[in-house]
Amino acid sequence: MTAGISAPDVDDLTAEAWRRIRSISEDPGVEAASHRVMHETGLTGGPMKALRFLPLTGSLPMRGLSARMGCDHSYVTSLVDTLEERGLAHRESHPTDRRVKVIVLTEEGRRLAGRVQRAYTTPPATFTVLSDAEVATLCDLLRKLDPAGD
Amino acid sequence: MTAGISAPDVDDLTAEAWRRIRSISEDPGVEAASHRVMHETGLTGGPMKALRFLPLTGSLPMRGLSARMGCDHSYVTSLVDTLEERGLAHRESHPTDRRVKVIVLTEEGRRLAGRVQRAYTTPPATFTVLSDAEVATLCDLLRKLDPAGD
DNA sequence: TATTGTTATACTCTATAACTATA
DNA sequence: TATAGTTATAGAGTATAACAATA
Repeated sequence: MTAGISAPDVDDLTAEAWRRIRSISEDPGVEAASHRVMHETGLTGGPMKALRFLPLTGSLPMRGLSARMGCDHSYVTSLVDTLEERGLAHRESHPTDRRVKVIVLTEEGRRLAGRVQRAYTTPPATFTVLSDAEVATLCDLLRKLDPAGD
Repeated sequence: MTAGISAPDVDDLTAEAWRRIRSISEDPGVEAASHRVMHETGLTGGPMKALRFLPLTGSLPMRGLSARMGCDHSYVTSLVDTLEERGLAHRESHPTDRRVKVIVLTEEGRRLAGRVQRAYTTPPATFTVLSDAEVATLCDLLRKLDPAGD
């Protein structure tokens, strides 16, 4: 019976779940927060991206930043040049290996980087529609999908 | 009791769910499939992106493509130039409005665009770890998070 | 000899503005 | 006058290759 309308196939549901995961992950709020910082500071996308990957405390070698960003080290040179010109970071020489230069955020750089990094890690407001139990269930299912963690 | 270890806070779980959604959505398989096509054809990212948004059957005005891609129409001109040079698409004039040109994929363009579009819509293999019921639950929770659909 | 960072250079992505043809 | 597409141009992201200093 009810031959005309069939129950949703699991393949369809999987495709829908996948589409929604991609859709939700493109949170306009992240965009908006980044844009706000770019507008306030006049920074362009490259240096902004660097701010996302720089540690708020301590330091990181140039090489470490290119690894985190997944880009060439020559690009990091120009990125850190810009950050230094804006007074957001500076280079220091490595204490034991003099080939290495490490990047350290300034006070202002740390404030900005904090804002940018928070924009990327703060869940969108839409999550409040879920009950605590639903959040737990969702998290559990996502863990199964991505067992390696992160 | 058990004062030392506390149960995971719902905020922590929300943050974790958000992080995992972003992580899962960056499926390396999509990258890989796109890269394969780029390597085979020598196409760069711009024309590849156009292939993602072009209809496999029928046609689309230049203006429609810039709207779908969210880019300026002047950029579409150069993108479709490239597609035409490679024999993947051609322009036709609109039957009633002679200002408009529509884009039509060639046979080869359709094959390529199909591969690219499938790469973007096919769920990663990891989804097979979930039971049918789990997929349904996941989909249901994601619908709540993103009620507008897509 | 291998590695870190820099420089010079070039390619790709993409927008803005001015322009042409058509509505 | 408003709209579709094109052209010229420029800026921003990013890589490659050659190079200097250090290990």
